[in-house]
Amino acid sequence: MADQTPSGESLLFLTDEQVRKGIEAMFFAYRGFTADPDRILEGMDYGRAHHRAIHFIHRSPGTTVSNLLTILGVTKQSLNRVLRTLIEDGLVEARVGRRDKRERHLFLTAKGQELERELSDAQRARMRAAYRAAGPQAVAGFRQVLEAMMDPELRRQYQGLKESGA
Amino acid sequence: MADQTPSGESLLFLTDEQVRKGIEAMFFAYRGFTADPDRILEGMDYGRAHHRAIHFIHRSPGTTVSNLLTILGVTKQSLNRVLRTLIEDGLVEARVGRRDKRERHLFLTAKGQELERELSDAQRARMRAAYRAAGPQAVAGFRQVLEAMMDPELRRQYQGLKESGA
DNA sequence: TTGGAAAGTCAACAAGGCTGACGTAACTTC
DNA sequence: GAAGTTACGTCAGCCTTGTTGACTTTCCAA
Repeated sequence: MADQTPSGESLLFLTDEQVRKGIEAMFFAYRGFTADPDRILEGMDYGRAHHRAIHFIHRSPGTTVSNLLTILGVTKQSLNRVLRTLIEDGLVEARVGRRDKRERHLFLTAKGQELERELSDAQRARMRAAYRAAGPQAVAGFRQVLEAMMDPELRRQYQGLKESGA
Repeated sequence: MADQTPSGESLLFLTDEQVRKGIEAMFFAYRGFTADPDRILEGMDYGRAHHRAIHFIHRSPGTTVSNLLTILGVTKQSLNRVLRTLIEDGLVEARVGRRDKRERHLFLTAKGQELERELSDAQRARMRAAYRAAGPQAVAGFRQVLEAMMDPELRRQYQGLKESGA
């Protein structure tokens, strides 16, 4: 007996096999997604964690350490290790807060912006190529599914970034 | 002066901001993607690496160690550490090859299939919810963009899995 | 003035990557 | 049949990036 649903074959995309393929697509695509920055960073003393910090400081200049902590979802000890090397190496500047002097506001230096450029140029080139290959409709769908996959709190943070960025 | 391209606003999805948002969407979505299995595995002595091995052994039963090595993109030392514990704990069985006795063919035991179920049920539930929320067209676009993001060799491997799975 | 939040630091540890070197069994080739 | 290659396993050591716990300093606010 075929499983006849009201909406017919429009639910075929929900079969276990289809969903499994989606899972595998995420796995392989994420490897590609990180490959270019990883290549650039290897050899430098930096890794993916440094890239993430640089990305979000670039995205929200003046953000505080605890903001960054929330966005990245790591412990402050872990972030601090990364941040310390970036500050020592002169890629990031931490300015003491004017209103609340406990806070450190983070900015990329010229040198930091240079590395950010290099990293995001590589990553954007790949994304851009994928977008171009797939077309606008596919891109809209891509974003919709990704948003739906996020945890609610992360989605809120993501959308917060969207607003400030638009 | 507005940048007027022949195809007009259909290229808006290629702006730097749009591409950056896609990058951030990948970052946050991947966190959600791995969150459920991670939660299940914490406490057990296993991690994400074990999950990946289990997934692909389930997907291609009888696969060899070197096949798995290629798919996962790690060193044999790294994979071996994971595989050893899975075999010791009776989740995976390694059968000596019949034609080539140097090869080990990997299978999930009943116990291994049980854990695979548990892990993939959780992950599939999230994917399924995301798919349902976004709709069939969005899912098609999602898959198209992800495929386009992969490295060519990885895309070939992914598509190989697709065929054997369909 | 006292409590608590924000930030930083030290120490110890674990997962999971990596390289290099070596061993063994089995297959392949000369 | 000897020599070389392949598949796999393993030992040892290293790195990055995450974790917890304990503690200090600084500062705001009740």
